[in-house]
Amino acid sequence: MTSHLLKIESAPDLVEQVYNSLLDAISDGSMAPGVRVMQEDIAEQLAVSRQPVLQALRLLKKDGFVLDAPGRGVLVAPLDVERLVQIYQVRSVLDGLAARLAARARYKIDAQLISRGRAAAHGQDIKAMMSADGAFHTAIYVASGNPLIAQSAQLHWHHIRRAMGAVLQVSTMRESIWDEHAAIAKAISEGDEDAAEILIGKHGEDAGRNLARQLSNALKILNR
Amino acid sequence: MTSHLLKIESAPDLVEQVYNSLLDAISDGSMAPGVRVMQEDIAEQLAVSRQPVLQALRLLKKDGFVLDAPGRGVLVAPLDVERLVQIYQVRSVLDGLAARLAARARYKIDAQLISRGRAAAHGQDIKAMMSADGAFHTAIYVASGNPLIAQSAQLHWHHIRRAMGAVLQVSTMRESIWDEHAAIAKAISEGDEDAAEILIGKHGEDAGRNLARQLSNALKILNR
DNA sequence: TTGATGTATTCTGTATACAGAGTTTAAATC
DNA sequence: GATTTAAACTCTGTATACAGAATACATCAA
Repeated sequence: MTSHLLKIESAPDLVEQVYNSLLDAISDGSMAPGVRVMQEDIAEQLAVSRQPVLQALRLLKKDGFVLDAPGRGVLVAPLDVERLVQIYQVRSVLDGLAARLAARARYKIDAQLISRGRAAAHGQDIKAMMSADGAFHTAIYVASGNPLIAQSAQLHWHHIRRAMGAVLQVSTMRESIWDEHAAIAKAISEGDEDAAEILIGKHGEDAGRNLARQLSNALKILNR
Repeated sequence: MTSHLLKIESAPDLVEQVYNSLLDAISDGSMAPGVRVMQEDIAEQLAVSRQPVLQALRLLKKDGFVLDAPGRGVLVAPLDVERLVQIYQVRSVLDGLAARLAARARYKIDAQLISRGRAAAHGQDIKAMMSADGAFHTAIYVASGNPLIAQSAQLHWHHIRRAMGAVLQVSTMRESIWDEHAAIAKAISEGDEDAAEILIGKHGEDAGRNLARQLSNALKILNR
């Protein structure tokens, strides 16, 4: 009688939906940095009351996606090169930890992840490139067995996505990153913890430096 | 006519107060792991409405201090050795990053921090020991110039405090840690990034291993 | 015209009210 | 007595209502 039914996933409540909706809008730039966010506007657009919006905004504030503007509610956090650098610093060491733990488990990363990534890098679809990149890194987080890493990385990802959107052309998505990815995957599968950590650390630092430089330029042009 | 008035600090709203209040109670063990948390109870005890409580609980959920108990609200997160290990893993690499950045700036850690720490370690006042330890590490976070590190560390600290409270005797607070602290401070002041990172990494891993072992024992006894 | 002061508006944060989902208790049937 | 069914209760999440604070606007004086 016991047929294997999939556990029904707890219905996402309104706060969560509003949170995700706002996070997406902020990440993809459709809610521009610096603009004021008014609860009533959001509530009306999403056809909910102000209550879930208020709560979602508080969560976003904790994540650094919106900022307190005392006396006038909150704003979408302005793009900030310094902050982006800080995010990449943290992301790099967490990636390093994840790679080390994955290497300890001699995790075999699905080769398709890399071949698909190379294919995407050849194309023109930026979203596909970012998605492939994300899939590779996420695989390592999962392999690390430490969910705290993935949780932080998830947030970093959105911050980074926002910066990438602002610079438009994304040289971070150059094809060579998939050679680096392949090298990292190899080190992990061979259980070479030190190599895995060092390789992915450099990989992240390079990407961070590049993006920070591009964002810095983009902001200079905007403020001219 | 302009007498120097201190800028009035933005009034902490009720959500924040409830959050801090609950976080303290959970961290110091007065809200025991596993017990169910009811909004109305909390609201009544703190003499506020359910609204700020609801929001504070959501923030605590995000931090992992309370867990969803579908159908019956939330529980205080049970103590979990595996999770503690994960926290220490993340904490260690973040400490490493902070130490490296501090070393890069050749930051001179106040020598009093260490002498006061040694004094506390000689005494019997556990709170003073933890406070001195916290002050030392916080100094490094601040010196790193990366506020994201301090932010994460702040949360880790509460999780760790909870575990320490559960094991009662805290051998982590052994006097030798201040020798390690002194060595770390020296490496930082000399700008030796590698040494600083490695020393503080080991320092954290040792502490984590110890605490995890003690917690594991404590839980075994409890569940007997 | 410029500056200051008072008023109106707007927006937030908190409290209360309401509706739905789940759990426990009680009753009824086998 | 055990098991199923139904009803009452409990607790959460959302909506509405209310009060306070800050800003913007308008009015008035110099």
